[in-house]
Amino acid sequence: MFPGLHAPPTRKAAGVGIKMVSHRTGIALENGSQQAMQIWFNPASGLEAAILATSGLDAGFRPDVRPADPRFGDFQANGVLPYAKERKTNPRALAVATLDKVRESGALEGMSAEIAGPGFINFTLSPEYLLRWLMTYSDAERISQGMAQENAGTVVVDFSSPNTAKEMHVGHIRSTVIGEAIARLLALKGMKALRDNHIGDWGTQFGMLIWAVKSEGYDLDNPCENAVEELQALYGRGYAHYKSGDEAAALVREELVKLQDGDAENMRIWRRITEISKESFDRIYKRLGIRFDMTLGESFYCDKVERVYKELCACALAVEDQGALVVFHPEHKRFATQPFIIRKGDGASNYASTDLATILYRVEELGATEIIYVVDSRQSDHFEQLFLTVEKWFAATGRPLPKLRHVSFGTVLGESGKPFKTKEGGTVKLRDLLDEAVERCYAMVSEKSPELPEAERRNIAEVVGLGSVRYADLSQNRSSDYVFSWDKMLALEGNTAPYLLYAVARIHSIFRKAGLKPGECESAASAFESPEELALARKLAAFGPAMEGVLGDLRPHLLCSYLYELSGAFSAFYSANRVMVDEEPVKARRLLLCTRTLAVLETGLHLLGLQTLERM
RNA sequence: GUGGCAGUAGCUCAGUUGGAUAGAGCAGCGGUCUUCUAAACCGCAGGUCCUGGGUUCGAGCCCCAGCUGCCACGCCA
Repeated sequence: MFPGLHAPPTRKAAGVGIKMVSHRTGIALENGSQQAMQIWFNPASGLEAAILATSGLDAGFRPDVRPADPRFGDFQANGVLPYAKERKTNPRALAVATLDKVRESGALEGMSAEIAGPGFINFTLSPEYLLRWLMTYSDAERISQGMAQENAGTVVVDFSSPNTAKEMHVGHIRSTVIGEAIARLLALKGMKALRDNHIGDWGTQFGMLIWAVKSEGYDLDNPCENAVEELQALYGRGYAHYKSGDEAAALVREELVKLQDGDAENMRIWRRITEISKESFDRIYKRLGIRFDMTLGESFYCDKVERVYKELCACALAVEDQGALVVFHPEHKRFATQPFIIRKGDGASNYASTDLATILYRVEELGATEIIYVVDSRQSDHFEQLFLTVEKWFAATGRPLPKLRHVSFGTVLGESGKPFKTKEGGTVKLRDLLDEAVERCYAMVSEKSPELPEAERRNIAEVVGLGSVRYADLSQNRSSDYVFSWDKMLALEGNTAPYLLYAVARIHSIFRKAGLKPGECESAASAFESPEELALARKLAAFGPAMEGVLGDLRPHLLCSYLYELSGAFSAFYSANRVMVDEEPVKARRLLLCTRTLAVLETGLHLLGLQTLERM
């Protein structure tokens, strides 16, 4: 552990300034000839629209343009095949005819196109087109302009959601990190993204906590340095007492009832516990650069569940069953008999009650058109039942139904393949995990770059360490479990944060050595020639299609894959092509590639919640 | 029992929702620094896509049946 490690570094603005135009909007440039060259931000969707407009085929035709295997070109349109199959015509002949029509329209200026195989249409962007693309989408702002939609709506992102009186542990990392990335991605798309931390601050655990606080005379107003640890221990002793016999259990339950009835002393204790917990959460969030627009936990909804019970009973969705109030879904194979319990037999609310009240609040008070829950996949039954219930409830009451999405994710496993635990078998505290990541990185940077001042090495360690933990999580398909491995996440090789951050630092270094700023000295650029230049330019122009995949199903790992490939293309270019050469047009175009690679890498990494460095 | 998710190179994983010869990284082997950060780059090798049927011009992807593993299923969240 190093002194001063807890001081958070100054953060750059993590979001990206955005003004939006449709991604289908291209920018037309004079080509020097009579034809104008369309420079689409996303050439795939640009081609899609152009082919659709000029093909002359029936309404059922979808060109299906996608990035192609580099052997065949930059993009390929596959849509002719299924179309021809349905109409029982020759696909290859149809592809030829379609391509002729598109070509006549002039939309393919700046690229070559040819038919291959049974009827694929392959498109290859010319070096001139690539150069103009890079000239047009010249910085992070203009790049992000290509992506947004107007009036995309208001989305509430419900993520992180720790329980009060407990320390955040490794189980919270995925929701926190993925949720933050998704909020940033949706904001980029033009949505009003509201981050809501739905903390667990109400429920049966408070009976035990309050009992323990009182019986031990614990002074909540003068907590020790790590008060949450104390709270967790108090809870443990309260729980043990609760389990020790009927009389003890009754005493504990009594404290809970008093709290729920608004008893002043118990409310005071509850409030202090919540404050102490929030301070602990905030230290983690501050370190990770995460800020919530609201923290409306379960307690916020305790006076809002009555209305839900009434409405659901009024529209006959909820029924009494074995003393509890439940919802069945007769049309569903399992939920016809597996109840959705919205009020417990003892009359108390639960997770389902507050989730229902929360949706109502988000729609009525926050104007949500979409709600996203970043919650682990074990709760998929709960969300399926919740969403089914809301659909019917809102239909019955004539409310607009928001889009409801459960963005689920798998468990973090240790290298044994079992859920990640400490050597002693306890839960791993998130604070300790982050400390260890930074500590390991400090050792690495001190070994690799001992010449840097210590303060800078500390900052590098913080950025790389935290970034590595986040990136390791985000770079994996969120739906599967993932194996936590220090060695893999901190490696310089492979799809890791250090590799990407190193690429960023190297680009900054080029400009530093040349005495230039990114964006300078590139106007004289000539068209790309070397295979490495062309491969890098192509990769840059493929940013739009990559982002489309990321946003479609909210899969940040696709952005990671793209950034990794881009970094790889840059490293290959950098090794094979010297940037600071004498010939001006060559130097200019290589500086252009450096500038654009930097802009895309930094934009992408900031979207994922990582900071970037100028040196490492 | 019902349902969900998964099974791809020795290991960890991608695979753009049905497209062309299934891709990376580790680990293994072999190369590249007097030149902008070698924390890098280039190359070689590595496959019964769990099994068996089916759908069609085309299947790792879709359908059916099995096998294996993880998870969820009445008063926790």
